[in-house]
Amino acid sequence: MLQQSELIFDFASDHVNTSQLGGYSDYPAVIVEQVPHPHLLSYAGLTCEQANAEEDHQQLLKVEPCESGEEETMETLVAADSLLNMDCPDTLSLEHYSQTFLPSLGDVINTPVTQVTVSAEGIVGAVDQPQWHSLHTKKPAAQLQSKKRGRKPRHRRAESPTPNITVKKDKYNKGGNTLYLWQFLMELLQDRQVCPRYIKWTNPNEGIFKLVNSKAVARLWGKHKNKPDMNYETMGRALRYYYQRGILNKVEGQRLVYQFTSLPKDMIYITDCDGTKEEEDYDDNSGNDEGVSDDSDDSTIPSSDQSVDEEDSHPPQKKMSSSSVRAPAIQRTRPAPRPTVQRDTVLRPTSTSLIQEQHLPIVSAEMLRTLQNLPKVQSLQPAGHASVFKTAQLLGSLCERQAAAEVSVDGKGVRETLNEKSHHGQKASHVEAPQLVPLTNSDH
DNA sequence: GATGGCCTAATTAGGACTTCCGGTGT
DNA sequence: CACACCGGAAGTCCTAATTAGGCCAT
Repeated sequence: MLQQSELIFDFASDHVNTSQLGGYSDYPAVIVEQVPHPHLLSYAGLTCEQANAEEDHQQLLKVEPCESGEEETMETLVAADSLLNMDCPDTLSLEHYSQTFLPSLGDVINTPVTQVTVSAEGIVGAVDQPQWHSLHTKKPAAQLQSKKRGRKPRHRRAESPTPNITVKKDKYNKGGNTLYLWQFLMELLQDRQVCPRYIKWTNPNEGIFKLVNSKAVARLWGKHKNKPDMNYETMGRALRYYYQRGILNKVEGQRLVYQFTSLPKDMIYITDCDGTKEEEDYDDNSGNDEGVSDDSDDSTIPSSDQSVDEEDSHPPQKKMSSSSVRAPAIQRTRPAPRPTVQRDTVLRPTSTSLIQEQHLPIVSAEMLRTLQNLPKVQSLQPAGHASVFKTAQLLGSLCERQAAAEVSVDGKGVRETLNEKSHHGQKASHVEAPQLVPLTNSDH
């Protein structure tokens, strides 16, 4: 169970000696995995340091004495929230961060990172790139050769980190916040707010998923891309381009069903184990339009905060909590049973936050939870870690304001809410980070 | 004045879609 | 008839790499 003081995040950076992290196997489960978002990839830096803090507070937010140490720590602060909000379609992007709190964020992202997954079992692994396993033997289409021009040869721009393509570690080091569609879909599939409501696995073993509510998914995608006119037709075109690139396959004979050719090893699988009824395009077919409205009303899109809010205030018609988060029923190579870990990123605080009211969606409850360690963060000396210090101050202020606002509204503080959230998370989510084994039967 | 280093803005190339379209199948 | 699906073509947006030009110190 997560305790306030136990908050940890994933930490990863090239300068992390992962062997030093092996002893933290008892840390609570904050599974940070397959962070497709470039920022998130870049930001993987906070958590292990906070994990270190569990044993040695004095090392909290230790900043490596490298050239960009300050900025790196800055990144980690943002990463904390980002990583914990990656299940929220509305917070998949860090645009908010870069545009509001961290206008210069893009300028300071310059650190190659290594991804580390932390679970109840400790550091699962440190990888220099997402660990994908191919779901079948089909190789992606050859990358298009860039046309040679008279100009001096130059480095090619990094392409989408497709599952079978090596991710260049510093490809997003200039602040890009691109979240590719396939990444977005994977995020949705790991988000209990939308999975299985709008999108669900039909065969997680083979990476097959279905767009239960294609229009809703398309609108979420459009919202993310700031394309209010996005529809399934358009999104589908983008999906079809993925056929050529070997990222997706179409499942023959099944509508709205696609297949990832590769999946990250640490994919979180949310399945609809007890027959929870999906929307099946209710909003469109029935005209009910409950899930995602046609008028692009964001309030109806199941952003995590709002969705949980709804659930807490008045039970939703389709209760998400009835679905479980689990690994696919596949044979595991791991001999010892994994302890049940929580994906604490799924649940959301219950009440509308002050920050939300102020249209500052950048500070999630999880980040606020992070800031429960704020005294430690604030212990940083401004001189040494100016950007971190300022960020901590800012976020701390927001945290206090939010807590105060919630207390004033319903006498329920943020921390209490967050604690409840942890409890809820333990009850509601049963998560394992599946270590998918390569499919012996790769032929579909 | 010449040279070199640094910085910055502009330019360019290319990836990832997005939009539109005509068509087929269910 | 509606919808899913397909793929070509052209366009947009964004980002990274490159280039050019200005400034300054030597």
